[in-house]
Amino acid sequence: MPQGTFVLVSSLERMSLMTVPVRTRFAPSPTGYMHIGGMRTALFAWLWARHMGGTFILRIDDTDQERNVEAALDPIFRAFEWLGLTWDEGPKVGGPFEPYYQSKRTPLYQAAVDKLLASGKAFKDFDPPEVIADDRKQAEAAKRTYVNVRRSLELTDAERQQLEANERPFVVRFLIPRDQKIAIDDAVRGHVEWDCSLMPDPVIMRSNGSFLYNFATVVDDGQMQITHIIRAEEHLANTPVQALIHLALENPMPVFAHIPFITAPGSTKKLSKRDVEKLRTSPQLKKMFERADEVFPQIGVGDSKTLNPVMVEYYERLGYLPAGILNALSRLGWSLDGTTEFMSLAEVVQNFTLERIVKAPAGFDPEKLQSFQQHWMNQLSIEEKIDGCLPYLTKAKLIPADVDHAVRSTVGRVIGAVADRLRIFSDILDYKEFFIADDAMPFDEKPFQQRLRDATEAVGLLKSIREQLAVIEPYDAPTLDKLVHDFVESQGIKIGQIVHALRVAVTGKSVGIGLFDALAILGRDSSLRRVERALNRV
RNA sequence: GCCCCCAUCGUCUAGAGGCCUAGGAUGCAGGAUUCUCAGUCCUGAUACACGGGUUCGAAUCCCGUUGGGGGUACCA
Repeated sequence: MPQGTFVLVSSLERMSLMTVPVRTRFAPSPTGYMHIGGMRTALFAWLWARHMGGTFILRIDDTDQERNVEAALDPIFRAFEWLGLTWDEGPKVGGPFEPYYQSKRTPLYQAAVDKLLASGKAFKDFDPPEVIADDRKQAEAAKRTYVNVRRSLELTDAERQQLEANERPFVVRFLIPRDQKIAIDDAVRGHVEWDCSLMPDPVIMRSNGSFLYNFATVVDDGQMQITHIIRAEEHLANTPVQALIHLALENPMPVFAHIPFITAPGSTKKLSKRDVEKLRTSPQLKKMFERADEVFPQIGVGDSKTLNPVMVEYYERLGYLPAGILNALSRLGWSLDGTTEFMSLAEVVQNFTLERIVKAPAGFDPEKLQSFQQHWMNQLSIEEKIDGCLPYLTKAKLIPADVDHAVRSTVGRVIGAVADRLRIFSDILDYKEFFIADDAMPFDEKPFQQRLRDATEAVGLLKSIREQLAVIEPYDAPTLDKLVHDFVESQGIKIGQIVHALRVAVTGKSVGIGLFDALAILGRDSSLRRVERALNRV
């Protein structure tokens, strides 16, 4: 370190001295949707608060929003509520530092600016934007790092008064102590240091009197007594300025923890909503978009254009489990150890530490998410699965809105037979054949052709087995199983010769649940009608 | 350009000098089970970016290179 300079602050020391309860926050903008990456950032902040028995705060960053903030906020609250990430202070619940909307906190920012101005740690800059732009251009031409020229600081008191009397527009700049260095001890990245001589004095108040994010956030974090600023890595570069402002405001220095962002699958770039159209064709996400286009229209929530995999609501609407999403998000950039994959939220809370956050960006992997989801879905009881699936069937009008005992029982039998083929609740829509009228059931053309038309013996076999299906008692899966096997033996055929044809005949598809379960669930009458219908169609 | 961050299988990660001929998961390939699909169970392939040090010994520490990313606003 050059002589005459010194490091201003080390938050690591403060961290060890810290005895105050942990307070973390998440400060979303009302964008109209909750970003999956933002959710992960929020989760980490939430986890740290919960792990430490502290407080988690939601603060709305609506400085540049005009109208309709409430509507744009709704999906955000919805996402937190769906995942069960409760906030202790913020919108809806209030708290000791109200209001929790930045747009309503301007008096606080004004007071802070006044304080800085009074102590000479900020100054009014009367240079018009064109002059500043010119300075920048010159620095660029000279291959010099640009720092603003402090002309307004050279003004005499009389000149300054003159300008103010003339109502000359000005911005307020925070005065960077250029002879110093600023360092932080980031809880995940370690010691990071910047040379203040390279830093321009940041504008903290615009000429129209509004405040900049970099300033407002510091004022808020200070006033709300945030102890740990857990946020995405892209804010690391903002940190020296913010730390300096904290110092100038005489706030206790919070601990910073910059977590890596989530990258798009197959990319090293941040997962962002702006690139959704590119993501649509990415091999990893293609299926997810297709699934949306398949399911959402059926349940009346648009398609993949209204809801896509960067939005939390996509997962909710498709019937993912909070446990699956939470588990996946927790493991993105954090691990408990080398082997533990499946963790409930409670287990993560118990074990979560900042220290084990990975420094490198993490790629979002839908397939890994799928495996977490599958695990948690398999933990559910049949009754829970029924409750999860029912809304999809009613919205798709496959069952009546008022679900009676009989319907619920049928759904239960289907789900039982579907077993672990059910990964997300909307998967139940892949088994429509059990909920539609016999004469409305569609046949997949390819298997119909292959198994019924092209297989020369299929029609004869189907006719024979139909006779037996008509009289077999009882009409349940084990009995049907035995029936078919006996049939196969007596006919001297392979089981595949009858099973495939029968499956296509009664379900219209080549794949699905076990054939005998399917027959039993459909019942004798439906089974016979469907076989009949298939035979007539050949 | 300048500042800052990052770098282990395709992906998520374990690894804080010898336990590493690098472990787990996911995905992939093959096999078994089976009426299809899914699942399950075996088996397999795949990684320490590169170059210099330091050390008896380096994925681990240091330096450099390369690559990737972020920032550089009267955006957030």
